Amino acid sequence: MSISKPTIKDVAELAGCGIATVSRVLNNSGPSSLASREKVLAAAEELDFKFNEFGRSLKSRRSKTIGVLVPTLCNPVFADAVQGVQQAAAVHGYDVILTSANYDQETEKTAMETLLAKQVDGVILTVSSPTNSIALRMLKEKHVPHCLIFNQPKDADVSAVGVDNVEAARIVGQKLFELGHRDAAFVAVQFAKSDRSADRYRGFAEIYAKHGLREPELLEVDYAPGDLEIALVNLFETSPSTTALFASNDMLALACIRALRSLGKSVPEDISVVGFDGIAVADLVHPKLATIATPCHAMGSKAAQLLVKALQNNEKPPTGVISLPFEFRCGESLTLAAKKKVAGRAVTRPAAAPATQMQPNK
Amino acid sequence: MSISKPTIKDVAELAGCGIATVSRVLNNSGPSSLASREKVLAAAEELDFKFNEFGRSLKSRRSKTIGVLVPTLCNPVFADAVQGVQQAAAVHGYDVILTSANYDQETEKTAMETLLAKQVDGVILTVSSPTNSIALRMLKEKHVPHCLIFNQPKDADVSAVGVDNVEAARIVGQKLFELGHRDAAFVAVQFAKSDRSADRYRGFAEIYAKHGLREPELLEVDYAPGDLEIALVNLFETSPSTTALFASNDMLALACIRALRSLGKSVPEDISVVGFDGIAVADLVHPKLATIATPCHAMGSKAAQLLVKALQNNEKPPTGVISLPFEFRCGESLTLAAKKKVAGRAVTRPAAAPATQMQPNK
DNA sequence: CCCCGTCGTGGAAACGTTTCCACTTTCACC
DNA sequence: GGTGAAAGTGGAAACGTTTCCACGACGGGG
Repeated sequence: MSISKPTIKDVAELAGCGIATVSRVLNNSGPSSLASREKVLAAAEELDFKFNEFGRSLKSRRSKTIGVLVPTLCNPVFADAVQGVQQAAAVHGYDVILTSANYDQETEKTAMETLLAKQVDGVILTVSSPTNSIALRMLKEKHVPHCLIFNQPKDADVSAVGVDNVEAARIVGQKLFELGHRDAAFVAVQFAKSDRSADRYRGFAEIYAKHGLREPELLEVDYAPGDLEIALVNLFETSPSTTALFASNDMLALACIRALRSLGKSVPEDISVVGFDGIAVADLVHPKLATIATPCHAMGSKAAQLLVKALQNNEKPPTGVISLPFEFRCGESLTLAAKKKVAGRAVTRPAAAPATQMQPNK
Repeated sequence: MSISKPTIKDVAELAGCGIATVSRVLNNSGPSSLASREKVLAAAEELDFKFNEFGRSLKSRRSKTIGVLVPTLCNPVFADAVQGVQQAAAVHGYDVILTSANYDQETEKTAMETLLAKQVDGVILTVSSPTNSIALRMLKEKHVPHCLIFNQPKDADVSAVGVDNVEAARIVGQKLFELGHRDAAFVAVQFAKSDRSADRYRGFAEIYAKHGLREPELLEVDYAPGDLEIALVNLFETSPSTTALFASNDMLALACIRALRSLGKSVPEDISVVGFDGIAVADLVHPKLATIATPCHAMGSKAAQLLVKALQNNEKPPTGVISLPFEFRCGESLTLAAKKKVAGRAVTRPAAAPATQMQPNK
């Protein structure tokens, strides 16, 4: 319990050799005799020697740390992904510095400045809009290796891991179509601030267009309490034939179900609701939420693996978007479109496909 | 866009002065004339100079980084707290290195080793069991300032921020008692691995003992699918008069509601269910979950503030447990105990107290 | 007019590491 | 028994910063 920690010098002294030898032995980074090897290891053990990472990083110019920037940890989707990054990084001896930007461009910028000041070796991030993100531009300018998650950037010169939001939304659209939903609406929060929402709406609308149907209504709502109810009332006034809602994420989908109930409509008897993300709680509620289950955790760990491998080879992660498999999970909140409103009861209820398991991360 | 970043030396050269002067000016850490002050600032601006944190930390022996260790980010409770830590830390110029231990003692240890190797200035953590946590002991031995969150350690020589789990559970117990629930059970996952669960059971049982009632049944369940159903079936066989369940956290409470439904019992008509934590989704589901709303975010930021202040004064955070206010949120999942089972329908339904708002973090 | 604070300044040492380089030592081989 | 290569070694420089200290200039009071 010395007042200050032992340094490589102390080890050298105790082992009776030079510090260079100690460094070589402890790092396996050069020739060393069996004799000195043993002495050094014994000395290090006895002193409980640990490298000082500052000295190390200062000399080697790498921090063994990767920065993470996400909009928020309150959305379980990002929390899962961060956990994935952290675990995958730990396996390779990398640490994670965490920042969050709360969907705010300015905060994104200052957070990135912090990360860069800490000399992170690379960054994994989700931004509001890849095309005009300041944070992303900073990374490019400073030539810091990075990998996007969740975002699916349009320009192909950046590395990214995500799911194909457009395709996923197409599948939702197709399912709804097959179940007879001819009039559907898309509900989103902060539509303007999320490229994912936009992609999802696009894929969804595409299917409806393909079948010659009217473009789904777009409901952009606020977090303000009551806002959702008002939007839904408006919707049912302008489009009373609406039989399905597609929400841009699961939390919002749950909020929709609650709002519908307060308007005297029940799910799925009167209206079907589909979410997006596949958060854990979606399977616990009643009715079970129909949703697109995305591999958030795997997204994080995959991105971390890509980044770490690139760092070890002293290069950039491979450019281009990697799309991970997702899965349509048919919950109880989705059913056949009610043909006609018969006394507020559902007409038929198809045998719901059993909720399939997510495939394990690999 | 030079190949390597400008150093303090480059700034000194451009400004025509020594590096000591540059350091003094940029850190406001010593006398300097107006003239040199201006020249240095101009030079730093022109070169877009940023301090190298490694050199800085190596010399000053502080990293301006705090380590965080939590069981998992998948539980929104911890995600919120981590977010709180991160935001509060950022305000004071501190960064956060994140690790998670997955409720595993061994992982806890290695995670702590990583944090210590990175020379974090302090640590904020939640451990499985404060009394025999290796990680916690390491912190004490190495004299690294730290602050627990969520945990409520029995020994008073450690700093901690949390809620009074025992008292909160007493309140739940009292509410249940007042609503006529004479036979209740406590449901927990990994009871042995969480001191919080134990505290909650203790407070709950205490109230029942006080009223001369039988000690609530303790159901310890697994995450394995189906396990909860089996446990509940057993419960209703041994204690058919059970009218209420108190779950050790909200996710589990939701799982209970679902399991009960699959057993043909409805909530709250047949059985009342109360959770713990107050996660956001608890308010969205039907029935709204009765729960203890805890200020997770505030817990994180409060701990961060304590720790940062202590670090700045070069001392340890104040020992003792700080208990933050919590709140009983009376959701729809809790109602009067059914007097007798009359045709599977509830007897009465009291006007549910409106779900009160959480007071904002302060 | 000299002395002595005060102020601003820059050289240099230190923080703990990696790594280059030059120096032994060893040993196989002719 | 010389020669050469190969293997092991430690001194020392460098990484970028903070900070101690010594030095010169400058001014006010005796």
